[in-house]
Amino acid sequence: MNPALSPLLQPEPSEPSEPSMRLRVLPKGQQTKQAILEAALALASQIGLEGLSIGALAEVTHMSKSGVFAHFGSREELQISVIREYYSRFADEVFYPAMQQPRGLPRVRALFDNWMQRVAVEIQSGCIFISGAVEFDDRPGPVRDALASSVKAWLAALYRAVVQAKQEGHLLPTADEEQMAFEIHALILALHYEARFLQNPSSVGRAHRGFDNILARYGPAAPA
Amino acid sequence: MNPALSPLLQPEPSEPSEPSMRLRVLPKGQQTKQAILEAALALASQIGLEGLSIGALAEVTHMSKSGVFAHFGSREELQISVIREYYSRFADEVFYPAMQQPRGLPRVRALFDNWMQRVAVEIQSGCIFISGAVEFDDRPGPVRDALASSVKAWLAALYRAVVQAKQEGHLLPTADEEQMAFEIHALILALHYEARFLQNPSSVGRAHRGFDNILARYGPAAPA
DNA sequence: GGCAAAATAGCACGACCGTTCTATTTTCGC
DNA sequence: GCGAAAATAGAACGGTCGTGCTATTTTGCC
Repeated sequence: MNPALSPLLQPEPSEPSEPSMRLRVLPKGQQTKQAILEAALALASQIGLEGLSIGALAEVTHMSKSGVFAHFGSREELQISVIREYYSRFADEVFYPAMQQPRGLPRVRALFDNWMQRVAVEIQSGCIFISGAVEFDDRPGPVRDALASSVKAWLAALYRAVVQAKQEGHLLPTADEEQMAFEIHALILALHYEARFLQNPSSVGRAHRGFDNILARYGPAAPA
Repeated sequence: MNPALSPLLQPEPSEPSEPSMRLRVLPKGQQTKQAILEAALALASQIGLEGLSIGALAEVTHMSKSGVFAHFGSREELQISVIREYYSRFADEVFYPAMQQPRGLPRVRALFDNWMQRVAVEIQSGCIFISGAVEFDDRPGPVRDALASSVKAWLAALYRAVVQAKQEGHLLPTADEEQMAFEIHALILALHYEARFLQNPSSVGRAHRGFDNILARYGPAAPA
């Protein structure tokens, strides 16, 4: 992840990665921990954070249950680590590339396109921000907190881009930025639902057209 | 459920309830089965269809595990029964009342309002059509089939109402009915996500405004 | 009111779960 | 390359799960 831009999106600092370790090759422990995390991410994406079991993880990584367990100390900590890793990759794939685009509408469009692109791929693997929301929506605790703060950080970044677009004069002065962000988020959720669960192949096109419709209403091409 | 209108929405006929039993008081077995189903519905709404355990259900209903189990024969059958029951209540609460409204825009509006109303209440209890979609989106089997056919039946009913609204001249001739239904569905999903998981109190208003925006684009008040 | 049938309880099984404890192996700085 | 420290394995525990089996209770028709 681009460290210079990191504070823009980071919900809370991850482990303070000692500068002295930065360039050193990872010790064996951290190395296998990363491998476990990789497998856990794939597993959680498919069957959910709740479905993540240490036994299944041990089998996939060819380790013993206790060997896997020792790296995280608890299942909850494993789930939180997965959320953090997912968040980091999401930022790398969706957020930071879009920041290369100029402020305003181009950046908003890039954020949406990258997001769409990712969810379209996740139709096969599943999105933890969506499945996790359902699994933990009435289960308070640190896992829910980590998930909610990640999602909120991302939605806030999207909101800021919309605000900037209005400031740049790319949107109507009457545009409600929060409303626009809500409607964009809605399209992504519908894409995930209809494509992944209902297996409706036209969902990707529907979501894209929905975004065009939103721009037509809030953007400069919109009528008075 | 209104039996005359039932085929409009029903995905497949439920048990063929012998006419001779219709007016008879339910035998003891069916009576407790209904009570179990009631508790199962509440439990599944809160913690999901996957979280539904026979042990917890037995505790809530003050019965033995095997007593509960005997009524359904398997956990899968219990889950399917819950889906059917949820679907039936959803139809009674959202679909049939809206059919009282005249064809066209009034009926579409009623469908959305009733749906919103229900989801707004479900912010506390959870919606099985949404949580179930996430739980079973890559888990084939009869439970997923029952869930998908229920959701599809409901979305098809919504779609038909939109088509009728266009036929009645309440929408622009250029209106894409499927697109409109997709965007309406998206708003409901966003409401559920942002209100239930993120606990954002403005979500209900956002969803309502989103619906107004959709009407402004597709409806007669929309500009050319 | 007795009696077959239905409904419910009680118990046990095997499977998987997260976690703990202790032993063994591997890493890695000196 | 020795030796402390880190990493991993192995076995076991208590718990919950769905399900099958057998007994016991309750229902409801004659």
